[in-house]
Amino acid sequence: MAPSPGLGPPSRSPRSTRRCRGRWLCARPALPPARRGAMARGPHGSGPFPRRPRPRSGAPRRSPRDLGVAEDRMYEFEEKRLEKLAAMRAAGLAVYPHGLRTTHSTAEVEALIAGRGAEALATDSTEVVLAGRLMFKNEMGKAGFARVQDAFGRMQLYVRKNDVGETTFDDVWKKLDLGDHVWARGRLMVTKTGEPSVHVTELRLAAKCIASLPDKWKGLSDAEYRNRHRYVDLFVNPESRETFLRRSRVVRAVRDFFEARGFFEVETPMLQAIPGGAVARPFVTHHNALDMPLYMRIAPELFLKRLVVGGMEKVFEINRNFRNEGVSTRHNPEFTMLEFYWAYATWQDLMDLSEALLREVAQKVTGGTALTWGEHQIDVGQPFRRWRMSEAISERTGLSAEAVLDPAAMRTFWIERFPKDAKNPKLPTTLGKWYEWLFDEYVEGELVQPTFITHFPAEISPLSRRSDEDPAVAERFELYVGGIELGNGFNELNDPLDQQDRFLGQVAARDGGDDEAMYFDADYIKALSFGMPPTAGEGIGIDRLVMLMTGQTSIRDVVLFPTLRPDRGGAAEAAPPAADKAPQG
RNA sequence: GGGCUCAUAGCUCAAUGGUAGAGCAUCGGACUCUUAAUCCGCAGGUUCUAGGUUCGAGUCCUAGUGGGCCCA
Repeated sequence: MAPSPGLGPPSRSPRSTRRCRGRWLCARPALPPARRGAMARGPHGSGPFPRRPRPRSGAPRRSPRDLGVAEDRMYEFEEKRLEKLAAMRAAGLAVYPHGLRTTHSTAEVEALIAGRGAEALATDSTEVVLAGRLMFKNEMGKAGFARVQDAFGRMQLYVRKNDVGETTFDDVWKKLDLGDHVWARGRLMVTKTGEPSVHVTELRLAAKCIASLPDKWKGLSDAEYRNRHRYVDLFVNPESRETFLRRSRVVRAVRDFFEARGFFEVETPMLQAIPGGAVARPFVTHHNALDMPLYMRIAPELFLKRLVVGGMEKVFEINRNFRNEGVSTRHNPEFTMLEFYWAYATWQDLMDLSEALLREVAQKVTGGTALTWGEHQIDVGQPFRRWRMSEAISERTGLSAEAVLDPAAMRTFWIERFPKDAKNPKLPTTLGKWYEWLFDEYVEGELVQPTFITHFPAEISPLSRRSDEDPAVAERFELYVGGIELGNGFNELNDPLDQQDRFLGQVAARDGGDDEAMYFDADYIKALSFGMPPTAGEGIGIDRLVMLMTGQTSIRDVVLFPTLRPDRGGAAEAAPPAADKAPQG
């Protein structure tokens, strides 16, 4: 289970040399002490910037220009903080020490103090060692207060010259800046106003912060800055931290839900020779050694069904999909998808399971089933409505039950309302496409309370099994909550001959110019030819589920690092060079 | 892809077409229980970029870049 090169933790292998290149621009041009003097002024800015980072050993030095990075676009540190850093080093203070251990988190210290008065604590000799980022500092001559923040909360420190000694007080305490990481040992106390605090006896700088922090009171509100600099957003905005903690709990709850029901968790390829399983445009990449194109997956579906053929009758995957389409408050080009397949179950079972899943996740993550999402109050505790697609369209548009079976009638209806579309060459000609258009326009946004839209046209459901009563209808549903699509499930098409015909229909559509149409996947047909048990499968968008569970209305606020255009025009110049020229380990 | 809108100090924001400012942060000083501590002082700017109009542009016009919202 080796980490994928693109998504795994930072590589320690020599190949990381290569991947560092593009990052010098925006990441960390490490500035060793010996090179402090090697700073120069940029042609434009007033701030210094480091000259080229020195490669570890052996490798030839490269200037930024060798990498296609203009020098004035290298990272610029803040001059004043750098000067301060240099001064501290000159004074012999370790600004990036290591090996500082702690005994308690801020929350644990708070628990030790909770409910106890000053007198009780005065005789308590308990010693705690804690650390955190300095978020507040208040100096009062020969004493002062600080508040440090760790992953679990904040704790106030009380620092007195008498108690920490003159050297520490002058060289450490007085020089601490907001943002620095601080390590402290001390005893428990409460202040006159009752605030739990640690009376510090030993204080050290744990890591220096040489950037200046956002306004300590007004914080960070600029959405772009928050998204581009999530590391700042996370320690400055508690609500952002809470959103991503909840995201973690959502994923855990989903995993627990399926594990408890006997599903296997698996991981299937993200690099695929034939992208399939969804209607979407893929990202294309290239494998050098094999000299072949590869696609970033748009869905794991076809691989998961191969696993069902192989005997994994209950299987699920939570992983990233990539779709080469626009970005919006509901779409990020890479997004996390849950897909699960269940042999000998039906789409009706899936709907029941989905309801149970949403209830359990909401309970575990929010403590209840009532959710606030935007201006909507949503209750996932009630039974979800199950509504035939044709009926939903008929009701919302006013078209008769007969008219929603007639593409010509739907066309007339549409053009009456959107006369400009009369000459639109993309206007649907078939019932299935008309359902998509009418549903998107008149129905989707209205589905605020959880609703299953059922009985999709088979024409727009190329992987779904046809209904036995009406072959034009697929045994398929989509789940809508808050006006957006959350899930999509159906009885899987396991007839290899029918599947082959459907693929051929998609190929024809692709030849006709539909670049979202599916590719023909012969190996998948082969897999089906070995016999796939009757199976129902479903996908649920994890990002959207998290939006629902956190009340966020933009997907960018639930994705740690959402896809954005590069900051400043020149960043594209920092693209890594062709991989085949990079040093190989 | 279209429409609207935003971009000014590290952050949050001001500035009728007429000398670019405030608060917080930073820097120097005072202060041994503060709570957005307080007080005194200093410093901090390619007003997103490139053109244009004007005696004069942060402000008006055009184009571009990036963001946000809405629509397709």
